[in-house]
Amino acid sequence: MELSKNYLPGMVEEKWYQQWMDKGYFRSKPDGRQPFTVVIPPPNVTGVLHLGHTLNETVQDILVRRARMSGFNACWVPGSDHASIATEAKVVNMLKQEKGIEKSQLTREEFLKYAFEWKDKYGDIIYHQIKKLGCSCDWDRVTFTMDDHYYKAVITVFIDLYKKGVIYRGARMINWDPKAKTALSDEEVEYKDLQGKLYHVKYAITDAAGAPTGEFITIATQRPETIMGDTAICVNPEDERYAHLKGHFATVPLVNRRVPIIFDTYVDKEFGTGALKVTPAHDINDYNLGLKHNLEIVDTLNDDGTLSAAAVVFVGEDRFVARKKVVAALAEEGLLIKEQEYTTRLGYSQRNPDTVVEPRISTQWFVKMAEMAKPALDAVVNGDVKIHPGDRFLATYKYWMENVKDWCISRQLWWGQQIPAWYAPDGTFEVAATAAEAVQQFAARNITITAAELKQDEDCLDTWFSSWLWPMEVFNGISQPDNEDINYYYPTSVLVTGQDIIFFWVARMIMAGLEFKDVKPFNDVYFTGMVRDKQGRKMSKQLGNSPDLLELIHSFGADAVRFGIMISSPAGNDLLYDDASCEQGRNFCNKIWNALKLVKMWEQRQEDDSAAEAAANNFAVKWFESRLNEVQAEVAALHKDFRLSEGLKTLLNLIWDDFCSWYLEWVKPGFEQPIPASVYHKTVYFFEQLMQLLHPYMPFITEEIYQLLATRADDDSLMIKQFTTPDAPVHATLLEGTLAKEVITGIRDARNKNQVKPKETVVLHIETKHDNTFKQIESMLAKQVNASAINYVQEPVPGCITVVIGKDKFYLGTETALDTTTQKATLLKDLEYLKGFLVSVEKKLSNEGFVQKAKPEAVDAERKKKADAEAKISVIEESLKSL
RNA sequence: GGGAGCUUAGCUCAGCUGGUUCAGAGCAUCUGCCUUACAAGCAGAGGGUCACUGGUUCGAAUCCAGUAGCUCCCA
Repeated sequence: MELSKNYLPGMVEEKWYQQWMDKGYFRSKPDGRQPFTVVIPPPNVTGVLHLGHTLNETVQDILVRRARMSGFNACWVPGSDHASIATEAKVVNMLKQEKGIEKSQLTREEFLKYAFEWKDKYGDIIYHQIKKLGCSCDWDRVTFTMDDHYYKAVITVFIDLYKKGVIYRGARMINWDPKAKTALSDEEVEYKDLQGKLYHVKYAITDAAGAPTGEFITIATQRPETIMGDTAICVNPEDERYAHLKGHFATVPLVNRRVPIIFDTYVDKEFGTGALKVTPAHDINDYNLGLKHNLEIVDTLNDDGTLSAAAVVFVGEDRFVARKKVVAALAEEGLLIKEQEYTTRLGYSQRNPDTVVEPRISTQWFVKMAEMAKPALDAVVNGDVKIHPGDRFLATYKYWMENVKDWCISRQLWWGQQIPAWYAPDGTFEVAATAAEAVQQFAARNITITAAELKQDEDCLDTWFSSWLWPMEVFNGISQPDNEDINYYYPTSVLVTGQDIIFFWVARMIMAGLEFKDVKPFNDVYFTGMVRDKQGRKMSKQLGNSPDLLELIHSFGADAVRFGIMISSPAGNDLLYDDASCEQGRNFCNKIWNALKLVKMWEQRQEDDSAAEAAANNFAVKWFESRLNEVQAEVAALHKDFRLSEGLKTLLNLIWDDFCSWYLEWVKPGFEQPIPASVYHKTVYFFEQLMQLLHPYMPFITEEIYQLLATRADDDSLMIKQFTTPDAPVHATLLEGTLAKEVITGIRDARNKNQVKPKETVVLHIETKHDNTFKQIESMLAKQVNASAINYVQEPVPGCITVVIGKDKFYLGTETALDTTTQKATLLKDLEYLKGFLVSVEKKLSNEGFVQKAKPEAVDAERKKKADAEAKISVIEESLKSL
C-alpha cells in the first residue's frame, strides 16, 4: 500500500469518528465496571463554540478516553443550555432584523416556537463542532435544559423549595436590566470603572413648621436624574455643621417635595459635602436607610429606563437624557453649585454589556441561600469535593459562600421554565405544577376558584436555576428519582469548567446536589484558564481575534488543534493561543506519519534472528523498552494530578526524540538491508504502545496508525484497547542510554566544530575503562557518528580530534586538516567549568556546618561529585597535554 | 478598600517535600546538511544575578517578611 507523503487528517477523522459511532464505542450503559462520569458544561445555544469551549471539551475528552482505556465504564453526557436571557436577546434581535417582527407583536407561544427553531439550529451546529473535535460523548444521552423531563424537574425543584420555605416572593432591591427589561441576579452584574461627574446641588431648608429659613444644604450626587425620587437628606449625627438642622426639612428641587433631614452614621462626613440625598427606590444603600428610617419610596423609573410619571418632570425621557436636562434645569434655578470629575463604578448587564443596570425595587422570586451554602462550603473545605489546581480558588469560594445573598431567580422573559405560581384575581397565589393542583390547594384554604380564573405567573426562571440540576437531571435524577442511571452514574467523576462560573454554576451545583440527593455532584473540579490571543487580550468578536474552530480543524486537523490547545495550557492558568501551536501539532502528526512510513518499509524486509544484527540491536530495544515503561508511569502520575499539558509534553518528547530520533535511527537497517524479525516486531509493539498512550490526546491519528501497523480484527480498536500495567524500567539500561546519547552528541558536535563534512567517515578510537559498555552499542554508534571503524586504545592517538565525554576519551581520525585551537578551546572551557564546580563542591565539604548538619546522603553525594570532577579534570588535562 | 495569584532565556511557560535528575522545555535565533521516513525535516550551538531588598539555614529559584510591577475576583 502506498502511504501519502504527509499525513492527511480530513478523511481519517471522518472515517474513524463514523466507525466509533457505528460500533457504539461512545455509548455507556450501567454494568459491573466502575463508572467514570463526566457531564459537559452545556454550551449556550446562542452561537458557535469558541476556543474556550475547545479547551474544555478537549480536556474532558482526554480524561474520558483515558478512563475508558483504563477499565472504567466511561460516560460523557453532551448537551446544551437554553441560556434564557442571552438566547432571548438573540432571538428578539433576529426577529427584528430578519423578519421585522417585534417581540410585543407575538404571543408567548409564537415566540417560543421561534426560540425553539433557533435552538435546533444552533444546538446542531454546536454538536457538529464537538464531533469534529473528536469528542467521545454518548450521543444517545444528549440533554437540553428545556427538554420536557428537564423542564419538569426544574418545576419540581421550585415547588419543593417553595414548600420548604426556601423560595419566597417579595419586593426587594434588585438589579434591573432596562434593555432586556428583566431582573438580574447579583452575579449577572459586571462592574466597570468609569470617569463620571459629581454634581453639587443645594436644597432649600425649611423649619419644622414649613417656613423657609433661607438656608441651603448642599449635597453631592452622581445621579442628579434621581433627585425627583429623593425622600430625605441624611447627615452624620456627629457632623457639627448640620447639627442645628435637627427637625428641619429640605425642599427637593424641581419637584418641591418637602423631605425630612435625618441623621445616620452611615454618612461619611468627609465624602462630598457630608450631606447625602436619599433615594430609596434607586440605590441599595439608600434603600436600606429608607427601611431603617421609614422613608417613603418614590420610584421615578419605568422598566425601560425612562422616567416615570412619579418623576413629575422629564417624564418619558431616557435616564441619561434626563440627567443632562436635570443638570441644566438645576443650573438655571441656580441650585447647581459645581461639577467635579469623579471616578466611579457602574454595574453593567452581563448579557447586554452596553446596558447600565439600575438598582430597583421590584417584586421577584428569591432563593434563601445561607442554609444551603453551609454544607456546600463544608464539602469543599473538607476536601470531599477537590478543586484543581490546588487551593487557588478555595479562598474565593469560601468568601462567596460565607457572604452569599439571596438569589433572585425570576426573570421577565419567556424563554425558560415558567414559574409555577397561580394567581387568583385578588392577587393571592398557590405554587403548584398545574392549574388543577393549584385549584385544589386553593380549595384546601376554603377558596373556591376554577382553573380558568387562575393566571400563571408570567415570568420564567433564571437559567442557572436549571443548570444547577445538570449532573442529576441528565440522568433523570430529579424527574425519576432512583432510576438505574442516576444510581450508577451519580456522583459524577470530574467537572471541567472555566473559573469564571465558579459562583454561577459550580457552587450552586454543589448546593443542589447536597440539597436534593444529599450527595455531592462530582469528586473533582478542574478549572481551565481563559483562552486569550497571543497578545494576552481576551478573545472577542469586536477584536476579531477569535479563530473559527471548524476552520482551524480544516487547516490543521482535529488532532493538531487538540495538541495546539493542550500543549500550552497548564491547569488554571490563562493560555495565550497562537496558530503556531496548532502548526506544531500538525508537524507532530506528520512526524508520526513518517515514522509509520519508515516502519512499514521494513515490514517486507524481515529476516531470521540468527543474524548477528539482532544481537547488535538488542541494546536499542532493551533501552527503549525501559524508556517506555518509565514514561508510562510518569504520564499516569501526571494524569492523577490533572497535569494534562505536562503529560502531552512528555509524550511528545518520548515519541519525537526517544523513539524517532534515537530508537528508530539505532535500529534502522542500511539502505535496502533486512531487519531482524524480532527487532521489527518489537518496533511495531513499541509504536502501538506509544499510540495508545497518545490516543486520549490525539485520537484520530493514533487510531489510524494503530490500524495500519498490523492487520486488526473487526472489533480491535485503539479507542477501547485497555492499558496494561508498565514494568519497572531497568535503571542501568536507562543510564547507558543516556551515556550513548551524550557520546553521540559530543562526537557530532566535535565533527561540526572541526568542520568535518557530514558525508566524510571517521575512524573512532575509544579510550575507556569500560569497553563492554561501548561494545554493545558499537554498530549503532558507528552509524550515528558516521564512523567507518571503531578501535579501542589505551593511549591518545596523535593527529586525531580529541573529544572528552565524562571520563572517556574519543579520538576521531579524519582526513580533514586539523586545527587544534577549536579543540583546545572546547577542552579549556570544559576544564574551567569543572574546576569552578570542584571549587564549589570543596567549599561545601570544607564547611563544617555542612558536614555535620546535612543529611549523610547529601554529604556522600558531594564526596562522589568531588571524586568525579577530579577524575574528569585529569582526563581533560591529559588530553590537553597531548594536543 | 478586601482577597487571591503572577514576576525564571528574546517570547510562552516547567521547575512537587530546600542540596547536579537545578537552572530546564518549546518557539524564535545562529551554524552545517535537499543523508532513500519526514525541509511541516535532520545534526549541532549560543542565550538567564531565577523582579528587588532583607531574613531563616551548613546550603534558597525553591521557605518567611517587606518593596515594586502586572493579572483576576469581591465591595
